[in-house]
Amino acid sequence: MSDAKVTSLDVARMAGVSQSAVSRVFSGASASKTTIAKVRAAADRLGYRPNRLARAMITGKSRIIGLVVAYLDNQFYPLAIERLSQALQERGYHILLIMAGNSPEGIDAVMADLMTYQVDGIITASVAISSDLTERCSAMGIPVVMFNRGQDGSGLSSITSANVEGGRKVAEFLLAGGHGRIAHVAGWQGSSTGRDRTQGFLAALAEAGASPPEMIDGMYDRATAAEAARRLMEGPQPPDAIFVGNDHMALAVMDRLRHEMGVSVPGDVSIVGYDDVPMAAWPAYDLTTLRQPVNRMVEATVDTLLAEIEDPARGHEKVEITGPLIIRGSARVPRGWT
Amino acid sequence: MSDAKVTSLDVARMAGVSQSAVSRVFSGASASKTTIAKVRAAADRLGYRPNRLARAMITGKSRIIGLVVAYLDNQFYPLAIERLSQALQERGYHILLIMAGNSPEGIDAVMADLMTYQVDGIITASVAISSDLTERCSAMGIPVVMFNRGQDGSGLSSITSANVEGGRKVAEFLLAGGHGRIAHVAGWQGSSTGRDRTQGFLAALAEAGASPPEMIDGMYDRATAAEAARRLMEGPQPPDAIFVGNDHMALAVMDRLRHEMGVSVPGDVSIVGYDDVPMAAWPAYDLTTLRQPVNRMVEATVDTLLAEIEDPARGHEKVEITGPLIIRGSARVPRGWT
DNA sequence: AGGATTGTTGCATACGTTTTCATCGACGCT
DNA sequence: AGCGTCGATGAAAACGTATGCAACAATCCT
Repeated sequence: MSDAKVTSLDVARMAGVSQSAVSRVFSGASASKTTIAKVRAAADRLGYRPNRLARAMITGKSRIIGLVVAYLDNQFYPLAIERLSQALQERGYHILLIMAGNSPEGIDAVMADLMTYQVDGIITASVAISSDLTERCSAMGIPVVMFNRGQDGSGLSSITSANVEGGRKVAEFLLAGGHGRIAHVAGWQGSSTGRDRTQGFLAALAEAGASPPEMIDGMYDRATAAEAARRLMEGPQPPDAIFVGNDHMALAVMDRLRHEMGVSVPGDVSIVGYDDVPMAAWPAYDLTTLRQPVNRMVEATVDTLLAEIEDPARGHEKVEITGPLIIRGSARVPRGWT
Repeated sequence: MSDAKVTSLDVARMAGVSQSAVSRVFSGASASKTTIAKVRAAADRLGYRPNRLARAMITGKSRIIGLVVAYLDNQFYPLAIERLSQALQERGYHILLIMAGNSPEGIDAVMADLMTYQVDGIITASVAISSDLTERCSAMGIPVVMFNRGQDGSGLSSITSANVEGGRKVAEFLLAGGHGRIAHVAGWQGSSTGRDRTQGFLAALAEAGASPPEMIDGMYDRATAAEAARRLMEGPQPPDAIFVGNDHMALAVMDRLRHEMGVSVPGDVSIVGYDDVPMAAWPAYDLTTLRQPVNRMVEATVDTLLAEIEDPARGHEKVEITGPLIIRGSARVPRGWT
């Protein structure tokens, strides 16, 4: 019995009530038992569902969240998106997905686009946004929370893992493992995430009196990282351990070492990654890595964003979530390490 | 100079024209050079962008496409989503992403939700939808195109690779390689995609006079597929080749065989997958597989969908795109094979 | 019993845009 | 000069919903 476009007015007519009554029933406002029953019955017969765009117009709340993401080839992001989407759906929100290459101007354009959809909030996954844009968002009262990336001066909320601490843990693990020549294929140093991990890693090495490691920026790119690993291994004094700035690159490094250079992992060199993407647990890699707790990061992201939406006066917050080192087979394990 | 909410009326006032004039400038209708200039100037100063929801209300076109996807752990889908999103963005559309577990009722609920956003069209990636829902969509004039999945009676447009033909090609390749005991870890037989690949595969084997292969449904699930492989190999006459219904499972099979059962690939058994996800090319797997041409499938999907949106009277079409067998190192290569 | 309170309901307005319609001025033609 | 044509313009209606307001009924209290 469902026809093309059925509006609250149609339902009202069939139920013999006013359009306002229909609206009240579906928006949860008060109504008598009998009207509710009549409206529900008519609505079911007609297959009526309220038009969310019209509702958004009047309330000013679209219940749409913009999600801006650069690339999806790093498995960490699909996973995060899946969880984010589910968590938001449970709370009555939905995700408008935007792919933004990595050019800053592209991101600005694309986010301006987003705002014309009257999104209630924006989540950025590993993208940097201009301060100009930040201002426009706060001027329009659109909360932004950055997922897995911080931005220093921005004053925006951000959810990351405890990257500095994570970097330290990796260093301590490798030192305890008796590695003498530790190298580092860093996460992109243009990102807070990459910088922080590197910083913690270097600090812990320095405090232990170890000499500063040889280090190359892997740009979060497989090819760049693999090439970096090759250069490290072909240097005069090849490392016996490499900390790679994320799993996505670490897997590329392992591939290059094992299958193209004949280097044994962990026999000749220990590899430690960062993220603990599902593939890290696959037998072909069995990668020791510092876990970013996706679920908790997603929860924190959703909680923070919705809180800021509900209370615009709320301050911004920077959440850091600690993750454990997941010990597998790609790095020598110190004697007695738990 | 940008304040909270700036509407076309604000721009009109500042430019000294009517609100209709502003609308005409931004919707591309005709206007004199001078008005255009005045409006543009005022709009820039105020930071005005038309409200797409209001526009959608009146035009009936939201320029939003609903994308329904079950899971993202199979790398094929993140990739497809990335491309889909980009292609649609270029055409002025954006994606509302919906995660739908695999329960049919969940999918119906979630798609009904989608429709309240007045989406202009829907793309389903590997999910089946009830005929009830199909009817409601066509009643509301919302085109649906199924990506990487067909549905027999539905009369919906679908874009797939040439799965039957693909299955045949794999069979021919394995036969030419001189494999005598060929087995099959099938894609989920509840999906057209899985069934078609299997059907082509079996048909080619039968035509060549080979005995029907032992076969287990891998359900598109890593654990299930790995277990299936174990059972096949531990049978009385273990296979010397396995065709696995997609790469996602094939990688799991290789892991299980190589690292947990000590079986050599391709020494003891050849493995062929389907999809050619990026990981298939990684040295750790080097998987021979039948490529699904993502880019062309995505192009066909958005072309078909947008065509149906622009011309609702247009019929539905089922597009099949042929992909090549990508020969790598996981399966024995027939002598002289190009 | 009468007034105060509470809960329900319908009317009308608003949200920000597109689009029809009529008006108007300018222009070209005979 | 007068008439028809055409492009530009503003006024106003629509899209489908939420909500303030006033009217009204019912209930409660003293």
